[in-house]
Amino acid sequence: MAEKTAGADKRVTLRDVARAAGVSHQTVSRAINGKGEIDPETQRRVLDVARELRYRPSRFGRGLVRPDVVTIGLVVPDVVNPFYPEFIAGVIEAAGARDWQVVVASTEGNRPRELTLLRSLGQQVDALVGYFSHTDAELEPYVAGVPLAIVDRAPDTGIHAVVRIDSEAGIRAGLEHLISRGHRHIGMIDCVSYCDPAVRSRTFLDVSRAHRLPIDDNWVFVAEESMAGGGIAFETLRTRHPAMTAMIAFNDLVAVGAFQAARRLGVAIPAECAIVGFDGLSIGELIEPPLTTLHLDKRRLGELAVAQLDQLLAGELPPPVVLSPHLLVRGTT
Amino acid sequence: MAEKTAGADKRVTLRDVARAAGVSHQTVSRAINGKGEIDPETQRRVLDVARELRYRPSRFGRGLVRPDVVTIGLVVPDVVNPFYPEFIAGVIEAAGARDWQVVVASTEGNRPRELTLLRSLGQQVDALVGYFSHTDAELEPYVAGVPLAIVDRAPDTGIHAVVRIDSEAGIRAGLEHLISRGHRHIGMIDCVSYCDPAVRSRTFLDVSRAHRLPIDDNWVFVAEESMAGGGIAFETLRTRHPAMTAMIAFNDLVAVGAFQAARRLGVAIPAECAIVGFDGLSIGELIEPPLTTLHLDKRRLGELAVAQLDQLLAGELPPPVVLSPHLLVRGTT
DNA sequence: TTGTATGCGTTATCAA
DNA sequence: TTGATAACGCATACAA
Repeated sequence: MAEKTAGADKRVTLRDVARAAGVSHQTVSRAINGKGEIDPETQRRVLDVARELRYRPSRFGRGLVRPDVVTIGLVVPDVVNPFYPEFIAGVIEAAGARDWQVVVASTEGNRPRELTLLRSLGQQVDALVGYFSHTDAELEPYVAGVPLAIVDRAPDTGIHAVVRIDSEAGIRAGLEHLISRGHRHIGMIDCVSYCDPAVRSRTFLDVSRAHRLPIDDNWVFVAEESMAGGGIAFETLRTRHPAMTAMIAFNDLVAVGAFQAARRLGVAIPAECAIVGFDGLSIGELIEPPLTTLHLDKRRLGELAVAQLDQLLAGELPPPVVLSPHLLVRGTT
Repeated sequence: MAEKTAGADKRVTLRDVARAAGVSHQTVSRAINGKGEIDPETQRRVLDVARELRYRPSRFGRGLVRPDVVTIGLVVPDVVNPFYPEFIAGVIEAAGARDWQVVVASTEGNRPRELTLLRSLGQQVDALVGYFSHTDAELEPYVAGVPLAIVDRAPDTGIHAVVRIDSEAGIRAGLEHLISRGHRHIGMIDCVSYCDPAVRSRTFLDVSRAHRLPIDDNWVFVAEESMAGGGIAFETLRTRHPAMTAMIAFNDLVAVGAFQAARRLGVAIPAECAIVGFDGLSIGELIEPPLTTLHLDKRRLGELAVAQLDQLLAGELPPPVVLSPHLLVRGTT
């Protein structure tokens, strides 16, 4: 009588089912896992009891005896920024192909949070992949021992796997494209970025100098990574440099934001100001004319990151791999 | 000498570290978990050995002893379709607030795959949430016993938690908005959808009839859920009904696709054809004029789903909860 | 076909 | 402060 009411809140185990079904817990295991060696009749009975008791195998108990299933943690700054879904999709797909599971977490661009997240997540998964804004030294106390694949950050101590994006080549290609169209007064919208903040604007200025463009630091504006940020950047740069006839943005989000601002201000694109974006997001196809951009295969980026992790998990540290953007000329230049 | 080379591929355990450090495995546990009751000197030594041996605690061993960490599985048809990232963000955020982890998986719109995915994922998590295209009966063999929160599907057997979207109210509001602007020849772009395929077009036709619009089945076109699909729908409906002056789409993706097609064909929006979308995606703001739409709080949708799961995990089946869209009048009507 | 005994890696209890 | 011992829930030899 007190056998059903008891239970309180404890988990139902294999043994509970066994007791209720009047068999050994071993028989229950066999029934649940459907490996022959069991009388169909007993199996049916056991299964019924199991359902009755709402029995669910513990993934921990199971994982302990056959540690097969690999789980990786995926960390991104933001799930909604349209850059990341494609990257995430690439990771999930590549992981799925290996029968891995992916725990997704977002730092919301919060650096301290990134660290605590890494610590807790790192304890629950076999490896971590994603965008990390800290140096290896800063990361170390939080992810000690956890295999790490870092995306879009220059190799640091060289102890982690790395997938780099050749933004330098991208900026160069975009800039030279604009120059070849006769532009000489070119602005750049950079973004606040945790990693390698200087490399992009440095490349921009280096290439400009090499082509003897009349440009200096003042032609670079660091915007918040959003459409609104792009709008502000456009207005600011245009006010600062009325002679500006073109601009290159570090991502499509701000590029589109700049485009919208231009439209609002009655500035014709590309006639009065050409725009080159970066990333190749599909939002670039929605504006009219569509955005010229440095297209990056974000899905591939995710696949590469997983591949790096795969090698890491296999015990070998792979050399950094680099993914390059390619120029996609559309309507805004 | 053979002590380091041995290792083969086995996992390093607490006991391995203990042996190497010349202490009991219990002491190692204490050192790792940093709970006092240990000589700082021993702790340091043990920690050193642990690092040396690249020891990592097993989440299974740990989970077995204190099953605290909750992990839920999130299933969506597609990660890239701009509807889902916001929903996913809502789920991840609400889960994070409860210190839950989220394993994200995508069915890629593949129904058989959905089932196998559900089975394997269901074994690894404490509960599942997301978009499921099958009936409860079809689901049963694959997710038996797993707490389920189903989004955007009418309650079926009533054994699972459910978050519904009141698309009926949405369609009605959109349609009446168009009617109030004087439109009478209105087309509808529906989408192939697993769940409740009929409810939307039925509502559309019911409301049309109530207002005595000259409309029948032929004014409904079922499109593929993509911009291209929306384009085809626009062309088809317009050819079929030259008198059409407005249309309502079941989601912004196809609505924007229709808009682009209109532009390509030289049809002025909204002058020659008004368009109402559904979902309130940010892509609707990129076109000019911006899309009038039935805005849905997708982030909230995710939060509600997690809340439902929370109750389910607490042992009680919550009543279905409904989320309603609201009309956002912008430029295309 | 079924049951018994053992071990997986960890933490908790309690005695030393 | 440390160590022996006992769980935790499951699967797998091996014996019955």
